[in-house]
Amino acid sequence: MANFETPKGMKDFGGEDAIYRERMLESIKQVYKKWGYEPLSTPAIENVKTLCAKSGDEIAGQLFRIEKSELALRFDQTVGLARYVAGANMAKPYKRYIIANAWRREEPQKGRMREFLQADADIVGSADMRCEAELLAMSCEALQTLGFGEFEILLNNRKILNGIIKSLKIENAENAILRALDKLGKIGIEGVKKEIEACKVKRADIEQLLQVLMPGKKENEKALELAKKYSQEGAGELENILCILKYAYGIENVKVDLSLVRGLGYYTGPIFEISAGGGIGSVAGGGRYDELAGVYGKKEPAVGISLGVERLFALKKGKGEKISPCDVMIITFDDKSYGGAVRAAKRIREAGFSCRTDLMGRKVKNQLEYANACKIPFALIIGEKEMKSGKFALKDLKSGKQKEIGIEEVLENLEEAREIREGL
RNA sequence: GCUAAGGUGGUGUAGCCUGGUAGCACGGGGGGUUGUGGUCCCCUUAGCCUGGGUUCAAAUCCCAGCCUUGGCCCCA
Repeated sequence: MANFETPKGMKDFGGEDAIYRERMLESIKQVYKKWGYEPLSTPAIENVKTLCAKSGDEIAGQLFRIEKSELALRFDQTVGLARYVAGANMAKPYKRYIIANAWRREEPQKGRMREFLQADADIVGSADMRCEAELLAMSCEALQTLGFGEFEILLNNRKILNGIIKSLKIENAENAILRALDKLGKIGIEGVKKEIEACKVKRADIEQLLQVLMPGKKENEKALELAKKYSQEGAGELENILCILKYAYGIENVKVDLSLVRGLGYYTGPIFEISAGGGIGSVAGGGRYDELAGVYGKKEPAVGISLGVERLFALKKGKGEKISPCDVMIITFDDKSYGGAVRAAKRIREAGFSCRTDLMGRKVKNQLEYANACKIPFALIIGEKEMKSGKFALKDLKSGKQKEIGIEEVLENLEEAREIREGL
């Protein structure tokens, strides 16, 4: 165990965890597809030059570099996208999704691994606020599909933040101020004040700044009114998004939060987060990054959103029913009936069900124990007698009841059980 | 990069202070007479994070490293 551990900040996922993860990802993928997004798979490894073009030295220290090369593992999915669209010529808007890993070499901590999954959807080529609205609405649908009913969308715009900071007339401290604001939820108002003071901002200015930004207390209309003083354009974009969400999608639990920052990154316009109910916090986030593709040679407006899948997994864990790796276990009495078992398995698989056969030549008792331990709901018992009669014993492992039926009936039973399971 | 607390079979733990036989539970495999599991009984499997030091003797004491979980920094 100790000699061969997983690398720092990386984990194995097996058993029920793995099944849950795959199912959740599958549902997310289905939603993305339904909204007309197409897959774009880019390499896990990119040239260091490519990776660093996006964020420069900021990210360079977190790269997993590959020895004796100028290559490194990607730290997010957006770099590959930007490189791709800059070098290709496709009909606009281009809508893509990707569910894939990324790696960052930093100290692991709560909710932050060195290897992590990202479920991103992006739209390239359109500067229209319909894109923002669509990504948000689609993400809400994905969250609902996963069983997260309550959520709130938080909206802000980098243009507004930039306007506010410009008004303070501070030199060289813009980033420090944004950084401080970003911590609002973590260190509180007083903490933010202290950090901003350290940037040599006047006390009066800080008070004013925080008054403008203070979240929670304001109606959207008031917040937007304030925001207009700093960026007419930015506030207008937010109004536009609010309007589309409300009247086209019927989504109204949206709040303008002028203190939302989302890192220093590459965002240039609207930024947003979705927080799930019950104090769970942010489960999705994204924004507009119109400059990024330009870094790779062809400027294109773009906006994207990313579901915080690791967090969703953690929240969902243990909430569901017991999960079985397959629908039915085919049990045999002896070597002679194994051929029959395999043929029955073929039939069952062709009908769209999953099944396992005994691969150890075990006694019936042990095969049943195995099925039980794996939480497989049904056992199909086959022996000489059954081979001759063509009737198999289908045993419901939960109730212990079993009936002698032909293969067609077995399939019907499995179908019935599947409907019940999915109906829940 | 900094910092705190930890690290004993696959999992959860006892033992550590006060060095001297690594114990328990769950899990895995098999069995309890011929073709039916979930509760019982028996057998079996498998472990002291790594390296160094102190000592007759180290899971236990000391040092370093690694990893885990948090916190800081930073943040797609």
